[in-house]
Amino acid sequence: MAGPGFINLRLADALWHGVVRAILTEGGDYGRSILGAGARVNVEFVSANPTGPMHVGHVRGAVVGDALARLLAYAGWNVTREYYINDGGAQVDVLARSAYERYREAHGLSPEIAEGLYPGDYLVAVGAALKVKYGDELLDKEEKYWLSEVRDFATGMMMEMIREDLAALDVTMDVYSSEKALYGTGKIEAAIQTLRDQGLIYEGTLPPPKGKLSEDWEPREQTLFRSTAFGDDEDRPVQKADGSWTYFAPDIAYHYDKVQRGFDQLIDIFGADHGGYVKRMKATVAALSGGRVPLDIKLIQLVKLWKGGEPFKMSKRAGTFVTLRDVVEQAGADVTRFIMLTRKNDVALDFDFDKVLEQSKDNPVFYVQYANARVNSILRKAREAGLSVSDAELAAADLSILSHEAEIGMARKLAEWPRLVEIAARGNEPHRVAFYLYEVASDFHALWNRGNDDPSLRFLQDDPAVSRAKIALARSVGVVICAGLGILGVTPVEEMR
RNA sequence: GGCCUCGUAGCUCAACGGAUAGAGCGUCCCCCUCCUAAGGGGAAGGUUGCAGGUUCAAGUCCUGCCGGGGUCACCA
Repeated sequence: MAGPGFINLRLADALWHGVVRAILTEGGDYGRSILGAGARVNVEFVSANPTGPMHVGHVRGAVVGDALARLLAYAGWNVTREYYINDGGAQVDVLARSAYERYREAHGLSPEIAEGLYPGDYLVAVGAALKVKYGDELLDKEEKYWLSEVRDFATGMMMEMIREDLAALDVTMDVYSSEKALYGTGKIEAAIQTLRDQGLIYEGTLPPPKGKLSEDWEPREQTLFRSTAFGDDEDRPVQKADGSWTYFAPDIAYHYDKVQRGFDQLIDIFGADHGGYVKRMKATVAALSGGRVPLDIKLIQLVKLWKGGEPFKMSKRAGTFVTLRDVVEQAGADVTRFIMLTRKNDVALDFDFDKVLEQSKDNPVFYVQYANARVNSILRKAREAGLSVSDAELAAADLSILSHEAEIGMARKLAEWPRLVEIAARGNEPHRVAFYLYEVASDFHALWNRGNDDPSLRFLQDDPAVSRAKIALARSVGVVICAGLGILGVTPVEEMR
């Protein structure tokens, strides 16, 4: 006994040999779980406004959401990745007006980019495309004649661009849901009615904000959702004083839609600046699903960019606005994805353009990739020496040769993989996979170097039977690293060059 | 001011309510006729912001403070 409640046992080495054999036999399926039992989960992420290219702030959410989706799929869930297009609000009208100016510009007129319009030159192409489609038909017309068409056209092009941005990060959505499509179909009314039937909708006036004096605040009677019944701090308006919907109303309808589509579980990935919406969204889903569907909301903290040892300041005006494309072009999708997962989602993350490209142990991406490259190096050398090392042959090797504590320790580490997958999936925490891979790589590098002092620990030996056993261990490290990188959406490299 | 979130080694961060809280960087010492040293070993470094509480057991859960960040009807 080693203290209350603990019994120390030493497990036979054969157990750990069995782990190595299982990895070689199951390959990339080792660690796959049925924890999710096929439950349908919807992961909504990115959902950037369709008014411009994705910027660096969206990258982390995109990576975390996609890696979480991959993780849950690996752990037995039936996953749907979804993007909610905010194409129903005032910001897409602004987009339309901005694009219209570029359309005029395409006709040789000087654009009037008024204060509040989007100045980005990515809209020049939209203007040109509008000219191709409409010729001079829309020129010198009042806004009411073109606003709707230009809006649809421009948001379409923006979404096209966003899809390409996501593709550059190797992120693919299963479903794109449109906010605009909720209007005029009665879906918002139906969702609100469902709440009304439960007595959760009423006409009332909210108390003024406490503490902080706000100049233009005045009491207004609005239609409110009694979200306080589900733990929110205040009831929330769904209709403005003039009777139109607030932004919150389509959000309610959208989540109702997800519930009605039969998902067993919902996950929303928001920027940390949307932390204030967590309680009301949870209240919404609780009310609309009768408590059946859990909603987990992950808040993604800021990414701080660094370059040349100092913070990289972004400014739209100075043209130092960093887009997703900028990041991917400079760092590569694999490096970007890995680094974005080296922190818990709710902690700020530093992204140093110089450091992430460094090929040294200071760079976790490199460190993990290098471990896998070393595994492949061993396999390559073995084949060159005429040793056949297919997984089947390695699995059939006499693994009892692996008896050194360093080798057993390595196998023990690999044995943690299936459990780690389940812990990470249960908590919706894909970052755990990145940390685990780092640990596996660390153990492997250490084992590799033990061969410097103790030649019996090298993977390639004179006796083919001994070699196969040791290579089996190395190969199983490679299998787990590749499986893990697959969950992170990072391509394993065979060689570091 | 309310709410959310974070606070762990000098720095950046891990740790499903379980044992002696772990890595990396930095500092100091050491290891290549050897599968990629692009790596590794060792030393030093802690009252887990503070104070209570729950528990057989708390960095983790609860309450209150302190500090950083975010957010606060009628914009999305």
